[in-house]
Amino acid sequence: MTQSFSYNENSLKAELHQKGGRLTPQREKILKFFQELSSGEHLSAEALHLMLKEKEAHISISTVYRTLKLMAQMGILRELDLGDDFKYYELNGPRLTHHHHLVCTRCDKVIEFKQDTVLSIGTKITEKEGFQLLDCQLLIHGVCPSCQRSIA
Amino acid sequence: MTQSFSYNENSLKAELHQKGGRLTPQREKILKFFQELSSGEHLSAEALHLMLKEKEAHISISTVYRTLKLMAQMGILRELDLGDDFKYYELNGPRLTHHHHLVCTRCDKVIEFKQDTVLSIGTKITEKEGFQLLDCQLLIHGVCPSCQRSIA
DNA sequence: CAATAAGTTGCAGCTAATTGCAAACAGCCA
DNA sequence: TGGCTGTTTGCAATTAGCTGCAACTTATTG
Repeated sequence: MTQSFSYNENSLKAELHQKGGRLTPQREKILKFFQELSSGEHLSAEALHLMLKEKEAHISISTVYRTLKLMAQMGILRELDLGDDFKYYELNGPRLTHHHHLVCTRCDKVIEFKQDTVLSIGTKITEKEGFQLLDCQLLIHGVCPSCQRSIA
Repeated sequence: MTQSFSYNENSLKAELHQKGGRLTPQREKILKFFQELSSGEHLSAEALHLMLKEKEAHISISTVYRTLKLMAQMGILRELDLGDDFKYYELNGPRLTHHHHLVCTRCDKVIEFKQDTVLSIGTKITEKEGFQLLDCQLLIHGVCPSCQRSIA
């Protein structure tokens, strides 16, 4: 995770290549798309697919799914399960933009928050277990103020 | 989350009832099943469905899915997305058994670890935002030692 | 620069999970 | 107790996401 935020065409190409993979036009377009989003914004696969189509960059939905999985596995993207029907993806940025999610289980409202301690904990655990750190996310579930009022 | 570990038939019935819900035989069986598992063990919906069938407690798969969602929404169960094809559920226990997950993105190996700081962070954030805390999980992705050796 | 080897794409088909709906059931009140 | 109201169940159908395979593209080698 240490340098994932700095991915560009060349470094990605190099890393893929090292693993016997390739930087295809489809993969490049998808990476660029995320880099042009304001940081912290997360997208579902379907939404990304649609937005690419609108930009006249048609990429089949299975390639979109596969590319998102691949980039999450490389640590370039974070895969988020926020409790609704979709999986969301966002750029896995540097410490500066690294954040976490608080989700209301009733209305699915999402609040992002920063907490540098979490990344430190993640680093410590992965070092202890000999893992190479890719991502580290704190997911908090709760009931938001307005849902507390309307249900309880 | 403060007292979810102590759920029994009566307290669950009371809480469901308060919300206009019911403690049906199906829900009761599923709760009991989790309480009889050794703590920390997580199950997929399909696996639970099968195990219930073997215990001659047939509950339709859609009811299993719905009950798991419901109990996760109530904070009784935790819903885990560990990166493979399934969602897993486990009892949301007291601080003593509260733990987190480190997952290898190559081989899906899961390592559980404890870190009390995380729950403190979760409590602080939810208080600040006025949420009622239900669950708090730190999910770390990385590459395990043996996958580092076999791929890089 | 042609031939071969290896990875990727897109389609079609598949799996896990969700949802609409009618039937069944539990709680409540007369 | 019997009827009314609202919840839950189970089935069938749907959706998001994943995968096998043949065609295609990119990289490597002679």
